[in-house]
Amino acid sequence: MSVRVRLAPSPTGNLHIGNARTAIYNFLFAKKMQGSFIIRVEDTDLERSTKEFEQNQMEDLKWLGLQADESPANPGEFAPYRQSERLELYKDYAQKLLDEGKAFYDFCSDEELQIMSEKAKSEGTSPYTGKWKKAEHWDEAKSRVAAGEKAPIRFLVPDKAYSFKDYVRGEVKFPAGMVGDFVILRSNGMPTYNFCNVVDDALQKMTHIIRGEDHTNNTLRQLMIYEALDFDIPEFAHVSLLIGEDRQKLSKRHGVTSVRQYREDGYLPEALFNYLCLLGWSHPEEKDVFNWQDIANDFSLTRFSKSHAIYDVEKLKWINGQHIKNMEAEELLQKVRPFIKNEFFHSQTKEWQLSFVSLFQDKVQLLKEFESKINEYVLFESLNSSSELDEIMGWETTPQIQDHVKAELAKIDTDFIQAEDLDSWMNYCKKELKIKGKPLFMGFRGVLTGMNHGPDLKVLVPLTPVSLLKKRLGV
RNA sequence: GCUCCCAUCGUCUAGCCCGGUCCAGGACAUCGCCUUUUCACGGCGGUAACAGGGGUUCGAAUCCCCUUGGGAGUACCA
Repeated sequence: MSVRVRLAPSPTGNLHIGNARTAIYNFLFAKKMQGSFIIRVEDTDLERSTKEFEQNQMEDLKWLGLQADESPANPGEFAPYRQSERLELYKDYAQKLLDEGKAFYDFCSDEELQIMSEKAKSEGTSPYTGKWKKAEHWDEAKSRVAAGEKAPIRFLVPDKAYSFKDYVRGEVKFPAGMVGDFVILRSNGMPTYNFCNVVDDALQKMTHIIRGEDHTNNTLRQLMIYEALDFDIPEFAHVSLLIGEDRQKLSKRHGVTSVRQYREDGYLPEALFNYLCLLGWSHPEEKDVFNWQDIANDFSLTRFSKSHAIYDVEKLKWINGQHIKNMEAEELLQKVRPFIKNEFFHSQTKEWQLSFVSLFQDKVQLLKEFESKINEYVLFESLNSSSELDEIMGWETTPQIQDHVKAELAKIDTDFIQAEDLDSWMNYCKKELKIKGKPLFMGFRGVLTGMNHGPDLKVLVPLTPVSLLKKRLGV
């Protein structure tokens, strides 16, 4: 039987990095096992779900490289892949449970429910103790429903202990009597998570459920449903959660938590993928910079960390920098272009752009940093006086360099100089003016850029328009 | 409260299942040095952890128990 795993996102917000991480694990496991990765949209919460969020999440998933084998946009054998389009199915199964005496209509009022729940908490009794769970009231309930009254359907929880084997936790046991009869079909006809999730996973033949640890307790309820409906129980892997620096659940105040934001901030999808993958899972050889193709074969459900991981952007940035550094200049340029607004940059030749991008390729961690480098190192027309510049200008050799550069610059009538031009100017200063070493190099840097640091002059200066060089030197 | 889960450097983690090879290894961050006549990249090195207490054992980060701390769930949300 081939492996089938799924991501079941709720379109109630943008794709969260925590969900992206479980998506990554599912995806990787599918690749490793040569199985299928499925996306099923769980939009049964009418209040909060929107098409726009669904669209956004699908785009972000795609951006991350998590191509689904089956999804709403690419339906397979078990369509539809959106729960709001599968409502009849849930009704049928709820009816089946009703018919078999495994579920019942509940007519308790909110007040009654409230009292029960408080009593349950203080006295440790079963959470639902309403009279409707008793078979003697079922006929009455059915006729009220037949007469048009609305009521939720609750699952009649068996009084027994459950347990399951989890890939990351080992054997997990739940004692009897800990959950009350929970709602499976709301009075508005919509199914609840624990119910439709099981129905779909079973009908869509999922073999492994890889999800967040926040679902471990739900597994108890789901196990009951699997059993009641006589479905095959899949294998489970409950992955630890991501938390913030203050060890609280990751939320907005911990900074950026949506994939979309990282995308807009100039992170590479493969870097986010790489980092998220490493939060809670480790490569057998402890590799830490990779693309999914590199490690899919090494992926397994047995190398998950059991404890929570604190999300730390510093390492993400470093990994992003590594991926930028390892990229072909051509490809990098394609990725960088959308992050640059500067018109000057876009009006340059491709050679110029390639040269510029390569010059900063190993100095940058985020795509958007390239933009600021243009103004910082290329597009300025006057040399700001600073202590660093003053020091260089104070050397007795510097004015000589300055005079020579001015004279040479005056002869140039092209838009840019060539690296060879700079070479010959330097050679002149070296041979004729006997300037060498630090005064030579730093002198040129100071005179041409006004700085005592920066990228390789022989690339930088040819990238700078001659008109600007002239203005800086007052030619 | 009740149920489930977790606990190695500041952070991500290896090691734990199958005790000795671990006075605990790697990575990020940090500090220092080298390299680059600058900056960055890179290289080398330093600081830095087995939550606490009991067992078991010749021997425990590894096995057992307790304590403490943390997380999750406890909805007609998912």
